Amino acid sequence: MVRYKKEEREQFLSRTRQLLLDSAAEEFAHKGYAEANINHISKSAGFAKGTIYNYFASKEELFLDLLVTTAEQHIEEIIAYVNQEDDPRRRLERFFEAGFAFVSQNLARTRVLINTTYGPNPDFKLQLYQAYQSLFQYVSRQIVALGIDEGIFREVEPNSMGTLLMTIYLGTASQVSEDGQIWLDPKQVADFAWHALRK
Amino acid sequence: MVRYKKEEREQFLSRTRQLLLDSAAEEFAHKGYAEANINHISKSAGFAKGTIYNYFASKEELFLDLLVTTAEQHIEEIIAYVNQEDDPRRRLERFFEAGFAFVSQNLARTRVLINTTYGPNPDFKLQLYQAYQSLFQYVSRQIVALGIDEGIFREVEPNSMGTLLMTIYLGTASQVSEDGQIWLDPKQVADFAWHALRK
Amino acid sequence: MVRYKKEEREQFLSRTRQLLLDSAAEEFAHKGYAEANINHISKSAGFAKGTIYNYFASKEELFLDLLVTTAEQHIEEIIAYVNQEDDPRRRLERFFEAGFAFVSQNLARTRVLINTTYGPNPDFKLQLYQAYQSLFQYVSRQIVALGIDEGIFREVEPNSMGTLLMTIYLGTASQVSEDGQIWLDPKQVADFAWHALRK
Amino acid sequence: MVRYKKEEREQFLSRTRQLLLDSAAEEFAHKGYAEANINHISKSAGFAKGTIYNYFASKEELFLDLLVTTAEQHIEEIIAYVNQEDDPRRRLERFFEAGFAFVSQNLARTRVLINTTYGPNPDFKLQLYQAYQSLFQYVSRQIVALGIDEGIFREVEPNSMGTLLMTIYLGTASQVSEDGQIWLDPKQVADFAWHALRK
DNA sequence: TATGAATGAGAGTTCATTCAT
DNA sequence: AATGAATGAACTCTCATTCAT
Repeated sequence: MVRYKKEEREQFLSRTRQLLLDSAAEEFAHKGYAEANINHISKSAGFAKGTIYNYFASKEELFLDLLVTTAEQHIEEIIAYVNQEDDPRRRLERFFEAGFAFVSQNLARTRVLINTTYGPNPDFKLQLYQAYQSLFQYVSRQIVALGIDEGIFREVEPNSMGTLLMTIYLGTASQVSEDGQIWLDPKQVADFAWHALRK
Repeated sequence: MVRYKKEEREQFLSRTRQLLLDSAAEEFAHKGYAEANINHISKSAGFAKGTIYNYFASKEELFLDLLVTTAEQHIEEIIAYVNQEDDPRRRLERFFEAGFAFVSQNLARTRVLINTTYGPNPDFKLQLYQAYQSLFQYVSRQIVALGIDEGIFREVEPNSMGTLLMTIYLGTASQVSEDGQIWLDPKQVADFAWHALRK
Repeated sequence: MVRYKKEEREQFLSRTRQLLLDSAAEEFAHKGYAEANINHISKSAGFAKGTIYNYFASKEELFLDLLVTTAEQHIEEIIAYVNQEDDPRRRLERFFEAGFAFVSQNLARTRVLINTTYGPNPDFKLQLYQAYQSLFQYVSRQIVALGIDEGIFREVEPNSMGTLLMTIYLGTASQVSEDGQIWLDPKQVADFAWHALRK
Repeated sequence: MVRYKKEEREQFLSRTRQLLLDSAAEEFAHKGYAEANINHISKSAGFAKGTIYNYFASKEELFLDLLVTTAEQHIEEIIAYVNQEDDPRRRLERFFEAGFAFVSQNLARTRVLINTTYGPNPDFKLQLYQAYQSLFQYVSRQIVALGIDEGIFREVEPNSMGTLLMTIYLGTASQVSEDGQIWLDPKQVADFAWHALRK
């Protein structure tokens, strides 16, 4: 999968900023936004409390930065991997494979994504909603609608099905143990989705 | 659906306690546990800030009380409604119908349930997990396994499918507008699930 | 010793008031004035929270009532017992005997007296100081000055010695175990005082 | 007496911490532990209310710190001064001299010590009891037992007499006016003790 | 007289943020 | 760029007191 992207990014971001974001991901994942402690994030990253404010204007900006950059990587990696296949059924499988792989490799960050998606803060939810529009449209068009066009999937409404697939992905991906093991298998979930969509 | 239960309960609970719980549901739903303001809950319910502590020992106890009683009603109403049918396919429909109806009628409370299910606090999650064991088992056995036994559903693993159905329910039920309208239709979702499970 | 006094008093005080004072003595003894809980006192006495305000205007009045009535009994019992002897040396012994006996029989109440004597509140201390003037003068005149007059004690300053004897009494009386046992023996302490004063 | 110790210590303690402890001593002395106001302590020391928590974890820790460091200095100064003499009678004098001097020079701090010694909180009392073990043993052995060994004092039980001397010290030392004047003279008290112990 | 629900001032404590060094 | 002392708003919780019943 697309590993090199991350290293590339780190060259542009200062190392300190990167360390702070990593620390922030852990803290936000375990405490949630409201109970996360900014000082603790800075300390965990190996800096004094004040340092974090040289990189982020506020707790909220730090959080949003984490949210958006994670979403970008997330989408990028999934789409890149799914795009390598043309067959809609294989694309369905790859969607869950790439998605689950991203979760396993970015535990803290994805916990933050999921907490926020289902959390109470409407501003944060809006940010995420906008960030994920491109993935949502990709799934609706390049997987569901494509399958219908090719006569493999039933004549369903692509947007509703896209929503459902995203929902299933997020719901199953959130059932993850501390060590990164996801309860369900991507094959299993993809198979479920395949039966739901097949003609 | 089982409406009378609620009124019955109110006769045993003091009116003040009930008002406080209603107020708490709104506050927790919109702010989340951490940012909910206990004094504000009491004031919204029409009492002074100290009053809430005559009924609940702490913010946490108030929250857990809300969580557990909501879960109990939730499960009770769904199972009662599903049980009126014997056919697995109809049960599947009724599961989503009853579930979505409960959400529409208990907007704040269900937002709290969902926030908590996908939230960062492991203690709260454990409480919910335990509370929902009975519904999970009902779905796995009295819907999925029943359908397999009757030769209507594919030979799937009932527990995994139970998990998936619960996931789909929670995920779709969380996509609700301020006025209680759920994005997707229960029929649509039930239909999706039916295709996924049918032989 | 003077036991009947207590019963007499109880006939004038309502039983409820007496129970509340007993409860208050325990609470104040173990928690101190500031951390004593008025509701808890009322409940311990077997009444609801509000009841205590039918008998005492405020926490402070309750406390002062307890303080003053205890001091009165305390002084009364000591003087009555010491007065039965004429010899200054025997009076010295009886002073400590009666004092220690009162402490053993009124553990909670004397703890309150001592806490308050050495405590930070100047108003309370003044109340006690005034209440104990008569005992202080009794000790200075009817024990110390008497001993000097009779040529048994050294030519000391009676007031200073009165202060010292009271100090020794309070200090030793405060060293008491939970079950009412005082560390030192009244004989021992009296003997010490006797040697300090003898010609 | 050993004055330089204090200045030395201040070099290791931050100035802020020292100011906070001084402020705390005043507040605890005048209000007692329970009614002392943490915010007020910080303000009195010239800081915002939150500042105190940069130096002490809680009100209790602040109090215990004050208690223990005061006890240490107290013991240190008394023993250092008494040790300069070998004669038991002179040691007795010096004990009260050094003790009264410490009280006069550390009014607030000693009020806290005495309040706590005779106060209701068993945890605080235990802390003090342990802190003063060394002084108690010093008095029992290096003053009382020494005097007996040298044939100057009566054949008394050293521990009981140690207790009595400490009691007298604390009791008389607590009778101090606002401006630091102690009611009794150390000579007077030492003379009293001397007569009580002499052969 | 007894009750206990309701009150609201006030306390200890947390922590995002600022800023002089 | 990094530090960490200082800040003060905001929060949860306690409890003496009131009062309608």
